[in-house]
Amino acid sequence: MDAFYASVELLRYPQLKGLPVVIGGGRRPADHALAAQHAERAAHHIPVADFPRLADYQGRGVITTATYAARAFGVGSAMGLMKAAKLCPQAILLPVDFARYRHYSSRFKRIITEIAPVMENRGVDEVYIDFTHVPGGQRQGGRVLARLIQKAIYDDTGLTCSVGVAPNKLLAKMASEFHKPNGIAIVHESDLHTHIWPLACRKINGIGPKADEKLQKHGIHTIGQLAARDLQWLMDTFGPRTGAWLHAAAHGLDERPVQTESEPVSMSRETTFERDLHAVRDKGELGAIFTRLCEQLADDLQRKGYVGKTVGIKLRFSDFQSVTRDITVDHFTADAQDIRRIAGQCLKRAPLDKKLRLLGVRVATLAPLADAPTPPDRPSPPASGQLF
DNA sequence: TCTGGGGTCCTTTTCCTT
DNA sequence: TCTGAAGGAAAAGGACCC
Repeated sequence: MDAFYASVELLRYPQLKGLPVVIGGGRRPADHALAAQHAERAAHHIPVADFPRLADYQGRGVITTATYAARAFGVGSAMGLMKAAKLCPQAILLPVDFARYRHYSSRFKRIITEIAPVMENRGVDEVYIDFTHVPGGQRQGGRVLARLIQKAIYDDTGLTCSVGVAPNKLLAKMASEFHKPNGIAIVHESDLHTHIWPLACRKINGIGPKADEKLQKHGIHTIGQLAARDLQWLMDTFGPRTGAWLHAAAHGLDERPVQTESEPVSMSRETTFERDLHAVRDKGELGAIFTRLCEQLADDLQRKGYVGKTVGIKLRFSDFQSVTRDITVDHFTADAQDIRRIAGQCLKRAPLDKKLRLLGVRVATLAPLADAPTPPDRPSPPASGQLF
């Protein structure tokens, strides 16, 4: 298989080039206020330099992305906004705008599928493509096709895009990082020693901070060092599955096909509160949030045409510890009251002595509504003994 | 002053059945 | 009825990704 990984630079605003800008925040009132301020200034053509600063932000949010000028101060994706404000208080803060990203995301993907139909979604701004059967896909090792796709995306959306071309998904993803932004990189099997092995293990998609730490402890820092380890040793140290995967990945091996469609496994809604809430003292507020999450989730399921039979909750406490509880019931549901009732049962089994910072509701074991057996006629028993 | 939200997948633990 | 082994499903936790 010839794989192609494209990642669009979805969050770049050309007029912000050179300025320290971060995009972030959540969906709480402070963030809606920020979004309103932003819209107001944009409507009056107020220069970007006069937009709200990171130092002015009060709230619980993280950075979604940052310009290179902002990264120079040490801020980056997933960092708390309060912490980032210490490092770069003068950075301009823009609110996240998911509706806009989704719009550009679908345009980006539509353009790609018109050229190369075998495409796998990897989130809002990334895709894999199998271009084995795309006419002209092999010209100059894929570079001609990569340029064609970049140009088509830029002409339609004004967005730039980085591309990696390689024999499989694993290597294509790594290659796409080589010449960001707006770059093209082609990696052949024979480039493994020279281009891949010198890289840090963290560059392998799937090795995160924890796995990296463990590797480092064993003196393994680069992919080349990982490749030099014995398969049996890796399996003994990391477990049979992970060990075998690490070994294969370090040797540039990856058999996963490009998957053009997939069914969702679960859907969820969660929210972090503006301030930590107490299960007893803030019972009313929590109960209202709980009900609203269930309603939103039921709405998501119904809109997308799914039902599920596992309902779960997630709690995150003020110390950031989290727990989950779930129950699998004997019928499929997408009903808000039903979800609320089952989630309420889950809640009874959770510890509630610490203050909460987040509450989430999840429905799993999904089936498309059309395939699901019709639920038996069961009136929901009245909610009794609910905690909140 | 910390640390969003929406997912997938894997491992370990627990529980139930045979 | 007790005890233990084995296997599967469900539950819980956690790593990871965008």
